[in-house]
Amino acid sequence: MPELPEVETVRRGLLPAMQGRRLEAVIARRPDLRFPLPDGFGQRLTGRTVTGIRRRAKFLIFDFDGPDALIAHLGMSGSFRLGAKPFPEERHDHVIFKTSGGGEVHFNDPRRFGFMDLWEASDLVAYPMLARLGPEPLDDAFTGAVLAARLKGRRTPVKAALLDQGVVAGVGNIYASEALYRAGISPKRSAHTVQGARADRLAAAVKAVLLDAIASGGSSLRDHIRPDGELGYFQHSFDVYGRAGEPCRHAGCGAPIRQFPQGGRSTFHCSRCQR
DNA sequence: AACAAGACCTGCATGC
DNA sequence: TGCATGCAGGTCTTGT
Repeated sequence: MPELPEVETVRRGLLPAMQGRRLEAVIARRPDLRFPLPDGFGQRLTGRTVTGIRRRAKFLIFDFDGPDALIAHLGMSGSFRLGAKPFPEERHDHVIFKTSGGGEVHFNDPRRFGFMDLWEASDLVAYPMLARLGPEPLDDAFTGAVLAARLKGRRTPVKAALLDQGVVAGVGNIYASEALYRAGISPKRSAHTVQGARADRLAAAVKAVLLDAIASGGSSLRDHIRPDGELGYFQHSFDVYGRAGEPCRHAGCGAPIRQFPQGGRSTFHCSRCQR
């Protein structure tokens, strides 16, 4: 899926099309995504005006002039597309939002690992999937010391720990590999050994790679497209992800990037530059 | 509590 | 051409 930078890109793309607009209709074309949609999903949103769209980790939170917030997750293959009526429905367009002013927003998700839910806006901290999340990596409060404390006592490889949303929220499979490369840390290193200066480097690398990716509109591999239909282009800036066999970009290295499975996911790294 | 593996889905590239 | 296999930006549940 979209990781944090892609979700942030989606948020920014949706904002101008939805904020301040009234939802004239919300149509669920099937009763479930990953989970069943909540009872009265369409009715509870219809007639509400979107007051804002927030992001927490990889979750989007839509606020309205009413008690419910809409929590949305893109899973692996979810995307939003904007259009003006008539806006043809495509295969896997599961939820359609019709907004005041004649616009439409379609949520498309072939694999249906994404979901939408409604929750009392004033009590979002109690929403289970949000309650479990660790620190937001782009917050100033996310420092090397905070990361080190969260990795303490963990015997799992640091790559796996970065994917744990309770350690740091929003990093996924691509940016975990990219951040470890930038920090010069082996993905195989036991998480609890990432302390002190190493943790400082990793926290800084996580922030930097996420910010660089956001600045590029995220990465478009298979499924991520921005709401306006444009593609992100950070995939052209990957140092390791998807570059198995290609040379390490570090001046004077040039060793082939290696790929190997970790916890069922592909990890990419330079075994010479990352220790 | 931490960790590994399995589960949920569809689409696409690959190889026979 | 058809079919089987493996893989894909995620996260929950289960079992050790």
